[in-house]
Amino acid sequence: MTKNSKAQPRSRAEQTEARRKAILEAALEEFGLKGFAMTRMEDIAAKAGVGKGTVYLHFSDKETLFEEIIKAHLVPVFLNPEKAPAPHLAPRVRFEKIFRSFLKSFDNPKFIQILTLVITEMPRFPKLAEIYYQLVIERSIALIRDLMTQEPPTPASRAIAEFPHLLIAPVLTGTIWTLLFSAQKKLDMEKMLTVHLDILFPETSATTEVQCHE
Amino acid sequence: MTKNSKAQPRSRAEQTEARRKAILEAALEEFGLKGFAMTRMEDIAAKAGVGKGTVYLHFSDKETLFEEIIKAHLVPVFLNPEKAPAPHLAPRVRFEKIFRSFLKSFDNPKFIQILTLVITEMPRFPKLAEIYYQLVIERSIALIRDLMTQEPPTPASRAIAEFPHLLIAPVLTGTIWTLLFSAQKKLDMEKMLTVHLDILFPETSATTEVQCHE
Amino acid sequence: MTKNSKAQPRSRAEQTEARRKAILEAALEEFGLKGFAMTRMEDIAAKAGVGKGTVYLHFSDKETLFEEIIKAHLVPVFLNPEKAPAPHLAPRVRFEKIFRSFLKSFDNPKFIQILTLVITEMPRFPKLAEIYYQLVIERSIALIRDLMTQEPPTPASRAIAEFPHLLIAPVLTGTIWTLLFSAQKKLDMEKMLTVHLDILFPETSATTEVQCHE
Amino acid sequence: MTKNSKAQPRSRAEQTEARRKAILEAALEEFGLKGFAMTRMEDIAAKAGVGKGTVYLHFSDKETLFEEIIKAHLVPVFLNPEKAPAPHLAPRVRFEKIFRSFLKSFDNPKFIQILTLVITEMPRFPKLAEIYYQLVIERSIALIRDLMTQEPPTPASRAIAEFPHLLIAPVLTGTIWTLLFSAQKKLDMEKMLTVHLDILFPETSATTEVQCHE
DNA sequence: TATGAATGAGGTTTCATTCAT
DNA sequence: TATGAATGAAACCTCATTCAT
Repeated sequence: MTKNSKAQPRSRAEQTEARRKAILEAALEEFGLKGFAMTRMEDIAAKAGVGKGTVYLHFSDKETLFEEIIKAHLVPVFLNPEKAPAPHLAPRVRFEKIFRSFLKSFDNPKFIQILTLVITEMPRFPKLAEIYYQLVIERSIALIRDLMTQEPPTPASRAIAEFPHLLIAPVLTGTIWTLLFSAQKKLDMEKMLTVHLDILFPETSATTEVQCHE
Repeated sequence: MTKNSKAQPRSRAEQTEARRKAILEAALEEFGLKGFAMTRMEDIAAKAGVGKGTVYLHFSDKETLFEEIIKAHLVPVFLNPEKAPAPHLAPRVRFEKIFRSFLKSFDNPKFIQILTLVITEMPRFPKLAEIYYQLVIERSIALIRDLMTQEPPTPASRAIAEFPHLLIAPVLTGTIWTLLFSAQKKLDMEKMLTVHLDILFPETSATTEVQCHE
Repeated sequence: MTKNSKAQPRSRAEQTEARRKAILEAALEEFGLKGFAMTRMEDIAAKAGVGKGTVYLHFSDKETLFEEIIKAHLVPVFLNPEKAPAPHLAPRVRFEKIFRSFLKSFDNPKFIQILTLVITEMPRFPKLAEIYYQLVIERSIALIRDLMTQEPPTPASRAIAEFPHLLIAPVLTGTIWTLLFSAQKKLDMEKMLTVHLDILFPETSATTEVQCHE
Repeated sequence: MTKNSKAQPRSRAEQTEARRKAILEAALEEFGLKGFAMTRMEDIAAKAGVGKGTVYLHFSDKETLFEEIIKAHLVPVFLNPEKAPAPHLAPRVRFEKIFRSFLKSFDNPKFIQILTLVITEMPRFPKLAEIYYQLVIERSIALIRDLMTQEPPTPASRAIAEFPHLLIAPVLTGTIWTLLFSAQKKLDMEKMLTVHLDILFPETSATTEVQCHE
């Protein structure tokens, strides 16, 4: 019988690495819950199950820890490869798949936490805005433009190629709604996004893919 | 001879009221700049030109002051009456006017400040979300629904009546973009919104109203 | 009957000033006792009878407080005007008076404290060395040189004019001895200084002034 | 093939002893540089090229390490046998040799370090004062008294026999001066000590031995 | 009513020391 | 024996809030 209940990390180096991970995890939860300024380093340490000083063995200070979290989670959360669907499909179908995959992420608490952080702390951390822009925004825009220019030009496809924001806008709006107002009124994001795509791509029917419901 | 150089409020009551206003004003700037947690009461007092204790004569504590600011600014900023255009116009034109008026608000620093506050602090202040929802969101949604149901049903009008978010989404997206990424890349919100309306209302031409450029 | 036992400071400003003095006093004692690094700001506050934060109202940080103490005490302790004796006396007599007056200072605990501080902390505070040099050393040397060059040149007077250190050396040695080894062996500094002056000014007799023993 | 490049100490005991020496050496440098309180055990370990825990294998705690350093260096630095000159020489010449040898020590950084430590930390470490007194002071005084009482009694020799401090005072003064004010003004200690001895021993000429300049 | 000096709880960070490897 | 990751007591400093004037 081993001492540790989960996946016994025997070696010293592995234990240390596990602790580092635990701190990042705990810090994400705490920061996501209370924001940067209101989070206490001691609470992070406690939640990670380590001593107060241990946090400083891995991260030189609070701000560094914060940045590391963002860096560690930004790409995995927003741009994981499974979101890129097979290239032979029609754009509408591909976007639908991407959106659905995005919506599924909402079941992942970490996703909500990192999203909240990014939105609420960005104005006070210009560095964070810079990182986020380069890692997520720029790539997403490039991806959308790339997809749209491969298509026969319709009014909508030309509009989206110029302003990819228009494609994403309802996703962002729904996200923020969910973040802020889920207590007031739920929003059926899946339905909304279908309607949204119906407007942008009137020639196709959303029902084609509806059966793959979950 | 009066003490104050501008608009001398002689009576005691007027002076007190003026001080209260000054504190709210100063607090908005400071909160908008640094966020709730990082703003110091002393800085607010200094910027308002009053003593540290005076703030507590008007607001029982920091959190109360914060809520008062939001309440004081939310309606004037988001729902000022001039934004409601003449009812005889076509919906597309009316939305265009509302959007344009909204865009003009970006020149007002107070607008940016209150917007930043609402977005960044809402997740930590559920009460704030509640207030904001009732004062701004609910009304806006009701207004849009009302406008759309008066119209002959097109696919787009039906979609918007169901999900008014779809109409507003690009405005929100553009707003957040401007708030976060104006340092990275400017966004031509006016053009984007025109394109957006062109998609939703394909039968009308944006050019109709373009000359009222401003 | 008043509340405060000593000199009741009624006005607000006076109270504040009194508190500042109390902090300086307490800090001198604590620093003198334990040295800069080992002294806790909280202990200073407690000894001064004020809250922890009050210290920071008067001195921006620990180092500033330390420097202020040195500046506040250096001149009063080392160069008070009563030490400058009547100019009509012979140099030997004048030095004897100066030395005696210096020795009397040892009864003043503040003198011991500031002396200890200056000696022990100077190597870690070059700024302190600079201040001390300008305020105390330079003036003392200039004074001695001035006195000696007014005299008929003897071998000793010429030597002292060139190296005023030679006149002061036994004082410093005795001071350090007292500071460090008073627990091991007392030193009769008064007698030692008399012998010292007898060597430097062999033509005069020490007995002249011995009766004014205290 | 040995692990260490210099003076390969093969045996386990030798290695351990070498490590102990390295720690003492490193600790002296660090303590001398920053003082007891501001020196970090980790820096000592790093400078000694050993792990943080290794220090504690040799010295039970920081204070013990500090005392060991003093004990280890005090006698070698202040009372090395080469300073005791041939007994057939005149006292003035012997003192001059001793002084000169002492002055040469200033080229040795270790000497400066231990000196700084002794002066600055003694008031906080009574134990240190005790050790220093017994190992250095008492012996020095006994030596001087011994030398002087072997001489024909002159006024100066009698004075020095009673107060050996008078002989040493300029050396101490010059030492402290060099330690504290070398940045402000250099002091020609060699010349000063010659002048000093000229005063104490007027019958002899300093020039007798000047040729053995270096 | 208005002030700002005073307070002390609470936050971040450091570092001597321990102990499993 | 040697290591350095881990710990937590303790230090400095901030700032929301109070209260005497």
